[in-house]
Amino acid sequence: MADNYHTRLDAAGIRPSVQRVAVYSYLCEHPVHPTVETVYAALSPDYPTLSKTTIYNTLKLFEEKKLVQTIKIEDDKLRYDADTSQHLHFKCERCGRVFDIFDDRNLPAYTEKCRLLAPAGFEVTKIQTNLWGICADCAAADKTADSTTSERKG
Amino acid sequence: MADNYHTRLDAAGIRPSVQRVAVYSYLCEHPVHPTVETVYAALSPDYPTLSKTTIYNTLKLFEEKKLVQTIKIEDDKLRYDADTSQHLHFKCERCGRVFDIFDDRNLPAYTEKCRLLAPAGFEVTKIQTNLWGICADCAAADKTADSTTSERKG
DNA sequence: TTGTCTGCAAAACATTTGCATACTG
DNA sequence: CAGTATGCAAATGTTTTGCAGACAA
Repeated sequence: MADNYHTRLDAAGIRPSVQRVAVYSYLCEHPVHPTVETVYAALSPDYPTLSKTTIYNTLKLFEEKKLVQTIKIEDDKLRYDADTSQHLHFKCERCGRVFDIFDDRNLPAYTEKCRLLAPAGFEVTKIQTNLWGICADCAAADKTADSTTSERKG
Repeated sequence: MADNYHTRLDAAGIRPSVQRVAVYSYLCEHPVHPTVETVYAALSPDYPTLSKTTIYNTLKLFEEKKLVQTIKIEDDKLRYDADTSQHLHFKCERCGRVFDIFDDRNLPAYTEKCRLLAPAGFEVTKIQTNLWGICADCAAADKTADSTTSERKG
């Protein structure tokens, strides 16, 4: 398991230091699209000397080596995803969580559609689709609140 | 012309101050997805007392009132677009320009596809698709360079 | 005149950089 | 040993906030 991460870093041409394996394994085992801050907060207790700079260095390196992708779904900070396969992201504007959207039946058609939309002569190397709205949990909570109180959403 | 912007702000419930009309008209007449910095640099000579804070205030207000959209295609800063109709954006990683992608034939199908991908119970309020790569101009420049010199792209 | 808008200055964050120390092959 | 990685501190860049003066209905 742990050695698997080690091996994947090696295969990507990344020297698997303790810190790098820690960051990569965290990303793989916590597919919640964490920010630098989140990764740091999670690993810091186990690695007291770990610095935020190293998280930045490491994640930037991972992205260059195509081991992770950055998700540009917030106004300010970046999020990171160790799953580099084609999928969409949905950010709930109520609870702030970012969800993955996989759909094996529709995704190939969707991706093809996107590529077709690029003008002639343009070379597309990366596509990212983000959705915003209210997730199922928050929508359900809204409905409950509506029926028990006279509150209304703005 | 100028009065038209004034009217559109009014219609959106935004008091059309000199600064706001200036920012909105700049955005409409320069559909290059400018950053705050770009808008400020462009308007500053004509409005010497204009402050960056006002640009921030104004653009945030415009977004809240759905008069403009923010484009999250850079790692750090936001870009703004006065065209809120459904279209894609393409960022050239060579020259840094952000292009619009309109395609009346494919766009409705693409949008519908995106909405279908959202899980049941999720309310989608906004969709944004970004593409990265090399634009036609830069790709052509690369080709020219390749044939006249022995240079190779990394 | 009352509430809103503007803009300066300072603060708040996220991210990057410089550099000395600590690893590691 | 030599080259790379780490991490502290400082710098940078973007965006936000506090607040006083200016403006407009």
